Amino acid sequence: MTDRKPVADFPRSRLKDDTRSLPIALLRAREAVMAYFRPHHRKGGITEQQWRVIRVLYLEGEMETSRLAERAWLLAPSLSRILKDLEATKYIKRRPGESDSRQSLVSLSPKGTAMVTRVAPFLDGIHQDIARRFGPGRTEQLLALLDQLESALASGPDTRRVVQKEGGRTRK
Amino acid sequence: MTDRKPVADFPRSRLKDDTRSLPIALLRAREAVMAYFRPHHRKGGITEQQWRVIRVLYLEGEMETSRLAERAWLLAPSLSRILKDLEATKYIKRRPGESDSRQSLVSLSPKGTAMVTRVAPFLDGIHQDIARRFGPGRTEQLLALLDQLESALASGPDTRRVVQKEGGRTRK
DNA sequence: ACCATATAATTAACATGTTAAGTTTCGAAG
DNA sequence: CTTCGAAACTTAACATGTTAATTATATGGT
Repeated sequence: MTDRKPVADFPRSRLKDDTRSLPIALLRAREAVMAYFRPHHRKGGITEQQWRVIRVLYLEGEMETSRLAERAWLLAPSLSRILKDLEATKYIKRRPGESDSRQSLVSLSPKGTAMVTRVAPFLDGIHQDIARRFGPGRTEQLLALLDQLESALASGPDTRRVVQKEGGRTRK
Repeated sequence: MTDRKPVADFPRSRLKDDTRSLPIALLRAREAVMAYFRPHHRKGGITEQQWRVIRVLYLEGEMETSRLAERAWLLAPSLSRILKDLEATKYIKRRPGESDSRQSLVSLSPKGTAMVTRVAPFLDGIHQDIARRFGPGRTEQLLALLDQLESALASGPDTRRVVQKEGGRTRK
């Protein structure tokens, strides 16, 4: 791979184009999808990431910061800033951990719960709209492939990121 | 939506879980993929976005900023900052437009070209590694679905983002 | 030529991504 | 009880995402 053919025109042809590069293809696809959701998030006065946090708290109830970061797919520093804002706007409540005062337990406030029940139907509608445009079958197929891709790469070169630790968990 | 059934437990069951929400599924998949590429970008001393810019210039040669933003899937403000840095580090060159002095024409410097030919083989190897783990067939299938998804959503609610204008284009 | 409008690019302002460093608290070893 | 390393967060610092506002230049119409 250090010496190929002629010269001057190196691997140029081996560089993946936009439809064959996974990073770019996934970026484009997510961008296309988010174009549908973003306006509605803004209408609710929150960001996409703030919604991810609120959504997890609604689904699973009070939990500590580290677990919340995993569930919302956010890095700890980002979550730290987001929680500060969400607390200031009264969407969440915090209290110190009971057995471990290092951690802080986060939960949804009534205002936060109300926001979910108000916004969720719209988001569900958007998802249905997307599934209708793309086709329900292909949507399911895509979701399955994405899940399988993540599983296939899980044992990769550097698993320790959003999911910091975990030895051999079982989904929960 | 103001009065539903029982109470207290609203659409909770209708909120998509992590494997059925397209935004989250795409986020997770991209995160899993980028975990493989990120270390190599850092090794080259550039960011993922800077690589996207350099890659496009290598593939397509000199072009104006607005076109480069489309090609690299970056928003104009991000690209503006990135170009300032890449120019400072001598990876690119800039000159004013010939017929339109508002625009600035960007091209790869010899140092930038050298960087591509040095890094590209590694990135190609990573892509092959991923395809091997996930399976070549499923990889192709996934890439096809992602491309189809973007097409299906293209006529959506707000096409005017990265691709600012364009009325009825034909790919180019 | 003059002007209103549109366009190319940048700048501004704020939120998040990302890595590293710093703080406080636990827990185990001695 | 003291010390030391790990853990849970938080801060710091810099790059990018995101929307809005600015600046400079083009263009079409009068």
